[in-house]
Amino acid sequence: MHRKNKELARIFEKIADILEFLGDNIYRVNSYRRASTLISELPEDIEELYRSGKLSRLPGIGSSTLLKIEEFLRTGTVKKYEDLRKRVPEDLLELMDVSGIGPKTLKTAYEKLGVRTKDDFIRVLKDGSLAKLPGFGPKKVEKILKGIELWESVQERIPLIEAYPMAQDVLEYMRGEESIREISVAGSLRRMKETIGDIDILVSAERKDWRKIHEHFVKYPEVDKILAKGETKSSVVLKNGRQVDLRTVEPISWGAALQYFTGSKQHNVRVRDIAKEKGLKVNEYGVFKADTEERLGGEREEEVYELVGMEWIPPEIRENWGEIELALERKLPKLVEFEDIKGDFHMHTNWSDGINPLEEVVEYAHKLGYEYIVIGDHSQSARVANGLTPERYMEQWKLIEKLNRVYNPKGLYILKGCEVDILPDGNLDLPDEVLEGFDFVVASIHSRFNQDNTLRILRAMENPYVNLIGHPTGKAYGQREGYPLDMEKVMDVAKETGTALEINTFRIDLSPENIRRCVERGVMMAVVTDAHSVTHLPYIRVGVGIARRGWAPPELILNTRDLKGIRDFVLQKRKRLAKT
DNA sequence: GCCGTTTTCGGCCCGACTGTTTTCAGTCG
Repeated sequence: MHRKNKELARIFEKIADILEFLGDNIYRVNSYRRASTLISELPEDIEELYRSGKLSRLPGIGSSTLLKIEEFLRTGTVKKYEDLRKRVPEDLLELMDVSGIGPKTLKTAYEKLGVRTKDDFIRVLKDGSLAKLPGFGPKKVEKILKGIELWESVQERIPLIEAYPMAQDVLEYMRGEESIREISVAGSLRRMKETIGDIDILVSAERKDWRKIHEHFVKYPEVDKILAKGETKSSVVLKNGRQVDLRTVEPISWGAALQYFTGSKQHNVRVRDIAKEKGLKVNEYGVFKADTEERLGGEREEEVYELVGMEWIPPEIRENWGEIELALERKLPKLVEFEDIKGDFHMHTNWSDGINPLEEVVEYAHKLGYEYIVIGDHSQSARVANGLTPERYMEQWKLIEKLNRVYNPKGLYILKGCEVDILPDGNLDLPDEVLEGFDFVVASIHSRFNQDNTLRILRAMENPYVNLIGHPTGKAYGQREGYPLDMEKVMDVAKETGTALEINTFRIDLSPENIRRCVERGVMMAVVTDAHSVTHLPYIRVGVGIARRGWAPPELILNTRDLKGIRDFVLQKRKRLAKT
């Protein structure tokens, strides 16, 4: 994200927290919060947007917010924020993130007990002085203490790639309970957000079976602590410290509940707003006429959207980023689907730093039903990754040719490929004569992560044999920030040269924001796993989810093409760049 | 603080749960 967007979003979020603490109008608080979310999710640099005058047209940015943005861009801060933060101790603002603690609780502790720091607060919880105040009691205090304990243990959000398999395991376990009619993940996981707070799971069943289902849920072997167990909702913490929530609804409410619990919040607020304009009421139980309460539907999610006059919206784009307007006009673009994917361009074997032999990787890819795969082991300069010399690649080609004789009749084509290093000067780690011998070439940067790498990538893309840039921004989610990069230039040159940019499943690079920019420009991309073990290969579903979050249509995802389409893509670039 | 062809004032999504109460406030999603 652009640095200024991030900073400004944080300032607005803090203003909202402080105003809430001070007991200001909750709708004013919410508008700051809305502005904060909006700015943090903007794909463009806020400064550019401001200069182009487009900023004031965004929903939720009014004259007052605009003035503050202007002030921030001019002076680097917002006076209102600087004034406000003097009025609330820093610690108390932080505590507002704890489940069970809200602004009212903190304000009471602040005014009645003189609480200024986190330690003060824990002390009044433990010595019973908070419990004595009207409106408080021992159970509330107990709950807050539990909340603080959990907050300290689960500070960070879960990366999508970690949350996804965890949720699959829980789903599989829950399917063992026969009374369950339907089951699905909901929340940010269903929306395939890059990081997940809690894992939300939704189940439909007859009301009489609900108790049984929750009993089954809390007995999941990975459960460490049970936070709550009820008829409609249970929460547990797993042994890995992650929280899972389960909710049960009646089958007649399945669609409405799924829509409701998938969010996002901003999306749902807009949907209900539109429902209200049409005299309807949408909640987690169904769609109703506002005046007579007559039930109109809600058993299927499609029904909910149909009744408010929209086409069904894929979960990955439910962020109020313009999808609702398009759904009303029934003009949503078709997004790439897992079923469209015909192969994977980036995977490693134990010839370099993967753990499986080439033969096993090929057999596994065949089982997944792929039409083609590119074996993409590291090149020689990646010494820690056991990179291949030209001689070893040629040895590998012989094995690939042998395997092709077995697998081609079964419908799988193994393409000779590599992940060639882009050297510090932008040259490639293998000479053109060797690169020419590959069917498909991925080029990536693995060194000098602190410098601006725009020129290195541009040079690599100008090579006629490079077809895909691996993890273009150098970001590894939750591990490493990307290197400085002029993304606009990279996208432009990718398009000019006929080079694709990688959507790397494990690193989430490109990000959904960058994917959307590529979509707007018509830049070709590819969803890959960068698998170092065959067990990573099925996670390409997560990569497809990321692509969908970036609104990617199948036409712009290279591996939706068949083998001939891939060969054409490679040939076209070679021809085009050879001439000039 | 934002928004608007029925409004420039008066609304702003709404239901569940919990713990505290005896009809409700605070918090959450």
